[in-house]
Amino acid sequence: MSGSHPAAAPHAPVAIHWFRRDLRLADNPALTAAARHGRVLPVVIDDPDRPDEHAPGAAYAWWRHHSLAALDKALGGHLRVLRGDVARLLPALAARHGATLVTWSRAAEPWIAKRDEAIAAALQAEGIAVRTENGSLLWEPWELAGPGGGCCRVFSAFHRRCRALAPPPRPPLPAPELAVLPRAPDEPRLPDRAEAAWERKLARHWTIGEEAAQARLRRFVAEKLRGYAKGRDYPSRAHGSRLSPHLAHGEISPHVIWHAVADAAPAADVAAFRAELVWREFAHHLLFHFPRMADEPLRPAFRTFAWRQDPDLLAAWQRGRTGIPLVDAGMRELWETGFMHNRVRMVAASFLVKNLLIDWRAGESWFRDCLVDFSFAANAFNWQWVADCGTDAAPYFRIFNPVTQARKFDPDGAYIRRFVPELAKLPARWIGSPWMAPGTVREAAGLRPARDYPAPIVDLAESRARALEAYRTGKGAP
DNA sequence: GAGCCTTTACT
DNA sequence: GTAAAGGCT
Repeated sequence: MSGSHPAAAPHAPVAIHWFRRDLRLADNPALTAAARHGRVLPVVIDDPDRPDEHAPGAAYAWWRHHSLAALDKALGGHLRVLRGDVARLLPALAARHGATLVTWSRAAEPWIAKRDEAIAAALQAEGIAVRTENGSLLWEPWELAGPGGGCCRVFSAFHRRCRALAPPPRPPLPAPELAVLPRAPDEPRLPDRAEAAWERKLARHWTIGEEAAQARLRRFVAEKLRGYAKGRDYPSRAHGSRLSPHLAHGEISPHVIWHAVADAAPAADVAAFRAELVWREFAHHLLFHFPRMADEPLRPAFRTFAWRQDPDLLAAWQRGRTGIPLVDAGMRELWETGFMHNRVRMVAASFLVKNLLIDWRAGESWFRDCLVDFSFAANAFNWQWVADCGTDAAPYFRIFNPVTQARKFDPDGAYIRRFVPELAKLPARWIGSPWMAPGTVREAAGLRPARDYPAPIVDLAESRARALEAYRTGKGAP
């Protein structure tokens, strides 16, 4: 675009772009639409009465704050940050600045989409045009609906449908040339935020913002995509892209990622990585079709399943003190970094719902508070998958064995050593199951019984048998 | 409608 | 090798 673009003219029409979970300039169709309309007024609105929209958990809120800071910088410090009821604030903002268009990116969460309709109606009642775009999904849910408008219930069928029926994901848009409407002195900007100690700890593991997201993608494609199909299963090999928090906050779009990996590595690696994007897609589409997925089991039979209430066991799991090293390593990785390796998420989650028979919603809620990459869709979908109460559930007898999983996927124990340092001196053979190690081996590793590292809070074989029975009868815990 | 296929475990 | 549920083709 040239500098004489009409958008830059001082009396060009004004469009408000309401940033939500699309904290980026590139490949942001709604922002591009605003830029084409005229001068752009960028705004973020946090509604403290609606925590289910923007800041679902503490770790997510921390990331979002820094992402907003990065976005504000990219916008020359002109990002407005308002607090309150969007349906009142947006029309008032439009009236003050004479805006004739408001744009935003659609959300997959049905309760947000519903609220958006009311907001759009309030704006249109004032004569202000509204334009929403798909900024976060490769395909719209209705593009992939089956006959009758429903959604495929299992992943493999959904995946086939994506390949066979869906148009290929559109090519990404460049960042638009923006004529940003300067922020007046009385318009609030992003407030400062006192950083808690645990947040400073998180900060050591991440670089936040759109630029960082793009840099991470470039590095992933250059260094880690080759070998991804096999390597991604090993938590210590760092073959994961770690793009999930950037995606969750919309610092990068799935379209950009999808196209960036094209032909960049052997076909099997590209396909395996893209399949992960399709899993993300699947979760969002299911939430669209099953609005209660976030808090209710998709299989009705599970509504009467008796989960165990045991705050002590739950707390041991949350703090990484279960005595099962791979589970504890995962839970501590989550606490220290706001992230957990994908395979370890499955193992840690399986342990909570199967071995401890604790309600998946307790785990969902802990992850919601701790994950920097939280999304309602992915979190609820994955927990229901592990708990077997989702649409595409694992068979009930599939209970991850955290010892076998550690031997297979952390064979030298590097991952466990990193996050459970009190076990670091144990030889690889025993590091996934220290309670089975001979006393002499434990002593040599400096482990004093029940002092340095807890004994397992449940017996794995016994709790497995109990879970099989609970699931077989469908009644739940005895 | 029978076979297929699951981000598996156990013997 | 065998176990075993359920959606999909």
